[in-house]
Amino acid sequence: MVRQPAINAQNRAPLSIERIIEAALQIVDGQGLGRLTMRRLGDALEVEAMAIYHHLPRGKEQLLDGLVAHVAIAPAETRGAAGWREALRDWARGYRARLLDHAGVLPLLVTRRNPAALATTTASLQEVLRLGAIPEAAAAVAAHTLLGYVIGHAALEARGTPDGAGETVDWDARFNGGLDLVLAAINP
Amino acid sequence: MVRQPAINAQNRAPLSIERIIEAALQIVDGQGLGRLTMRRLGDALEVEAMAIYHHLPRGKEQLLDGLVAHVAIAPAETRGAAGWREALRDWARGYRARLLDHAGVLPLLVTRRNPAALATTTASLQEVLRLGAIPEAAAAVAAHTLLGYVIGHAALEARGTPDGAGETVDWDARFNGGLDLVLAAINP
DNA sequence: ACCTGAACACCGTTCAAGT
DNA sequence: ACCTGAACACCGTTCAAGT
Repeated sequence: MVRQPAINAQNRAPLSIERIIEAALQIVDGQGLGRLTMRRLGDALEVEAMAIYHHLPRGKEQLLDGLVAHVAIAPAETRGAAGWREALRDWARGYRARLLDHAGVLPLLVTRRNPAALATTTASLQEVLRLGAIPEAAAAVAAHTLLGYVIGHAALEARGTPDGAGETVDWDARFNGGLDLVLAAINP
Repeated sequence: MVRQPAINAQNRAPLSIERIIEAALQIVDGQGLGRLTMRRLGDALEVEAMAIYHHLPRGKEQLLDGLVAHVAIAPAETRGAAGWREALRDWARGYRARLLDHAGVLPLLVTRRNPAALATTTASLQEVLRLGAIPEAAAAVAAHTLLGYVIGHAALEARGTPDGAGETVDWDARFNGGLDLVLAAINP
């Protein structure tokens, strides 16, 4: 009979990058970015803080990069010019939802951390637009416009920036309204 | 003969909120947000760090609020429907320039800090649009769309997010291109 | 009123040591 | 290989004390 992988002496699963990122995200979502410390993260994982460095040699920097990569999602590919506008609309809504679910990560996305995550997203957006028969140069502008709008609007929402009049805002409607404006402005 | 206000014993100007914010901004611009500490700020002002608390009782929180307020600017008012599009274009370019000049403050703008600063901006944008004969509801959407775009795009630029192809990007042209898209989509 | 000095409860990270 | 413990050089902030 084969030996079980065996819960170890302390009766807990071994550490892994996935478990670390997951626990970190839970702290950020629940308590805010400011309360994410290596010591607290260690506590959550029932481990000394220094054990984390064995899995993330670049330390907290690498941890934060991992959080950013975790929220980034790329648009689904579309065949040809048919439904590119709908595809981008779906992607934008999904990306916004993810950003708002993990609003604590937003400031990291805006900081210099992990440029690769956003570069991949931009490239995917551009590809969808190119397949949708948007000329190269226009596609580049449109990709950055759309990504900029989604990130910027999510930031405004996360802050709960009120209206001038002080009335409550229907953020869903406002986001979708702006999204329509931006998408309508993109034309082959 | 009247006594001079008199450089004091240590031969330095007295502390003031303005001087503190100014020195803080210089540290952020020159060395990054991460290196702005109360102790370093004290050094720059040739004062013990604890002296700062006498002028900013809420401490570092208040200091960061001050930095955000310092970069925020509102659009100039326009009389009637005549040149609202140009007014908004000018404002957007100016706001972007200011954000890029103080890119280190951008993550603070995106965090929950100092909601008042952005609320004022949104209200001003909405006012310009209303005077430009844009109906109330459409003006609200357009204001957030425009502000979201400017902040989001500035964030992308500050990170230097490259294109998919890895080529270099003409950020000025890209920003202005996207701005034209957004402004063209706003109609009475 | 304005600033200082010492102290407190934290940080991230290194490094030698344990198993 | 994986984790621990002690240590180092920092943080923000409080509080009593100086002038």
